[in-house]
Amino acid sequence: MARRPPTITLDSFDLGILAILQRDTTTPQRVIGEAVHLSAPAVQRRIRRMEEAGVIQAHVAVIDPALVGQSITIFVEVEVISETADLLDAAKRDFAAAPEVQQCYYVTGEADFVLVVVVPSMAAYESLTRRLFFNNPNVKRFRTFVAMDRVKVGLAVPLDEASGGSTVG
Amino acid sequence: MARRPPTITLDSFDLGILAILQRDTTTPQRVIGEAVHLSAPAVQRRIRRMEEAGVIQAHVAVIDPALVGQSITIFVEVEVISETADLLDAAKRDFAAAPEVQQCYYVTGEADFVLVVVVPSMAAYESLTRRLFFNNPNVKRFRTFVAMDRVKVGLAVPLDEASGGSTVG
DNA sequence: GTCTCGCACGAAAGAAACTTGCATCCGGAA
DNA sequence: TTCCGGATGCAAGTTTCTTTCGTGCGAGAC
Repeated sequence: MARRPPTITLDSFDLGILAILQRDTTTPQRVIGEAVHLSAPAVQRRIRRMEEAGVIQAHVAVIDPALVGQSITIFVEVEVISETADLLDAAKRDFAAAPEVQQCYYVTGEADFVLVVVVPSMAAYESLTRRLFFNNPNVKRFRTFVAMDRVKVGLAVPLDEASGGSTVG
Repeated sequence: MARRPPTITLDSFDLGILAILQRDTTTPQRVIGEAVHLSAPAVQRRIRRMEEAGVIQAHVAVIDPALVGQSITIFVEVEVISETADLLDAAKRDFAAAPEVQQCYYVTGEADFVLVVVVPSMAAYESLTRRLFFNNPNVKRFRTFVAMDRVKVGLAVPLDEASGGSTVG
């Protein structure tokens, strides 16, 4: 299941392709080819190679949460009591398993975890906090930040020239 | 540019389609149709309708930041001095304009903004803080959380039955 | 210097998917 | 009951994706 991705080198062609794909996957390979000065089959081969290397992790549709009834986005900083490997792994699994938890990062600093949570109502969030935090004896405290404005949302990675030419994987 | 999306109603077919698409856009409409018990053209028409309604905002490729040289993910809580509408808008524009800022939310609570930043190095982050925070007289203070583990990353929205049957848009 | 090998390319053919047109069916209103 | 709007499935048409094949370029061996 977790096969090691092969090591590959990304050139400026690959970066150009990635820049387009991380904005819009529906762009035809022919159009991408014109943009980066390559033929469609060449584009297709490079995309496949980057998929196999794990550079492209997935092709997904971005859904507006508000339009499917999930209108509240919340940030949560979680502080744990013990940072034992076992307990951390358990916490990671719990957080990651919750569908309401859109993103979860283990961080340094004044908090141990940062979560991005999407819920339909504050009642649902209250329920989630009970399930994930109050029921977890290893959670010391957590702080809630309710999003009033999703100023910028995405997973786009900055693709500057520094990324090119280097071997990764 | 900002046309109002038409109001539509999502049923369980639409939710089933969305659930698949927000995991993998490459799934053929024929396969989606089999999964939700609909023909391929019906699936295609529903997808188009949801795109036009703004429910589906984009089709994007997810890129592994580490494999394109952007190996550091950082959370930043930003506190501003004045919450004047003008100053807030200015801050939003500045933050959103930076390619390193992957996500930016305006929030309630002890902070005013929460950012997700992706950079190739701590030096780059230091440079970014100077540009975005120290140079901005309205930024009171900011706190940094460096991600050690991206436990869960994505934009997937929980699609429970509660979302169905309701008119949105 | 020359040869050979490996790798990536472009062009073209073939396969698959997407898109559209059309007749039908279902449910609500007159 | 009748009519009408909306959504469906099938089938044809179009575009895109995928594969195959021959060519060209550069690195390394001789």
